[in-house]
Amino acid sequence: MARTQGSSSDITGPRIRRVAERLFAQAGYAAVSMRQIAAEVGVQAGALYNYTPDKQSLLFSLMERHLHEVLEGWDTLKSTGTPQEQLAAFVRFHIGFHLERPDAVFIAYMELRNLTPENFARVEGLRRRYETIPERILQAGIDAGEFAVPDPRVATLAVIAMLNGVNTWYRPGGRLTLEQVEDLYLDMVRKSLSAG
Amino acid sequence: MARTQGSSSDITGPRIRRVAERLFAQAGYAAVSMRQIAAEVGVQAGALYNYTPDKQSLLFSLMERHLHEVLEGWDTLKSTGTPQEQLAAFVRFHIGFHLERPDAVFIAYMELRNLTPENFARVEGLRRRYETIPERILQAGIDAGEFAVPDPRVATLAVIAMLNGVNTWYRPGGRLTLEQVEDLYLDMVRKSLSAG
DNA sequence: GTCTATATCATGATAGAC
DNA sequence: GTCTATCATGATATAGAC
Repeated sequence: MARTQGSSSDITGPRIRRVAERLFAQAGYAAVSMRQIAAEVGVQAGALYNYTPDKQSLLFSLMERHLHEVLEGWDTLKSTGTPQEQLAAFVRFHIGFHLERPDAVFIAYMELRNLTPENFARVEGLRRRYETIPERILQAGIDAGEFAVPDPRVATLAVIAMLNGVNTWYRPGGRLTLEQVEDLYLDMVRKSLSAG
Repeated sequence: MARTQGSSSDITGPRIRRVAERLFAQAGYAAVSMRQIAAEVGVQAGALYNYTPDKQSLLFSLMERHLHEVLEGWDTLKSTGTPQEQLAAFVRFHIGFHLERPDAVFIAYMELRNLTPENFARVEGLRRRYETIPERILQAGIDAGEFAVPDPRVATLAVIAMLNGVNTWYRPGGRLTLEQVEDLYLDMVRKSLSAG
């Protein structure tokens, strides 16, 4: 029962991930030391290396898991219906999902520079897979005559950029509820894709 | 005439700024050492301190100058006309100006975390001053009945986020010219603000 | 699985010669 | 204004005891 040293625990691994995610988002990967992470977890620096081979792998695994969760999150929705309905579902999903994970989102596109080339390529691949979701919805809407954009690829990137912007300013408990924010952005996205 | 040591120069200061801007954008402020900057400039690390009191001041001055240049760039345009015309001028200005300075733009919102609280407050103030430009245009358009958005503040942030997204993908010499990109984004911005 | 201790190296910044 | 040399500190990662 009694531990001979420290406060060992079965959940040290997840705790390391949570602490690292928060610290990387707050100060940046390069500015956070393994000692800092260890201190906030409540272990010594050396103990971290039972859970990750090195700092780089820790960063990569955080980003990879986040992107997998986003892709799985959309898959679970299995949205169907008209392009307009799917667009609404995507906008609400994207905003809601990203606002729930501000740190992971922040890291996923702020720390791309700090990945090794191989890790960068894998993360980039996952990101592109996610972008195909709105791109296909847009194309379906164009084919159905519901949307009118001269360049679907650019329109997709513009929509994603607009939606990502929410994370820079929205804070729970502020002037607007999540649903109101979703409504506002869906309104703008719909109009931006309309025949005008 | 002859220098006794190294290759001293009247333009070492500007060179330091250019090198630092490029390196900070590529690898991040925390990941770039003063020795790296010095090496690329062609001087020893100690020499940098003739031009900046410390690394933090170097970062801050890069961001501050960039934001001043953006504000002056718009002031110089002295755009007038209907809200629709001013909106078009702003969209084109913002995209063009930001695509000309990708490194400075990247730093200006990626390295906010690495500013001291006082420096952060000053940079944040300049950024907010810039945001008032599109916000006033939007409000004028609403008052004139040309635009219809339920929340002007959110709409402003959404438009800026969309425009900022251009910097993540546009590369000169690609599929689209700068003017075509401006046209595409202006089309989407206009429609997103319309009565729909 | 965590600890202590340490190897090895890089960092920001400064001092003083020239 | 730049150099060389250095201080003091902190970094990642590893080794071996328990």
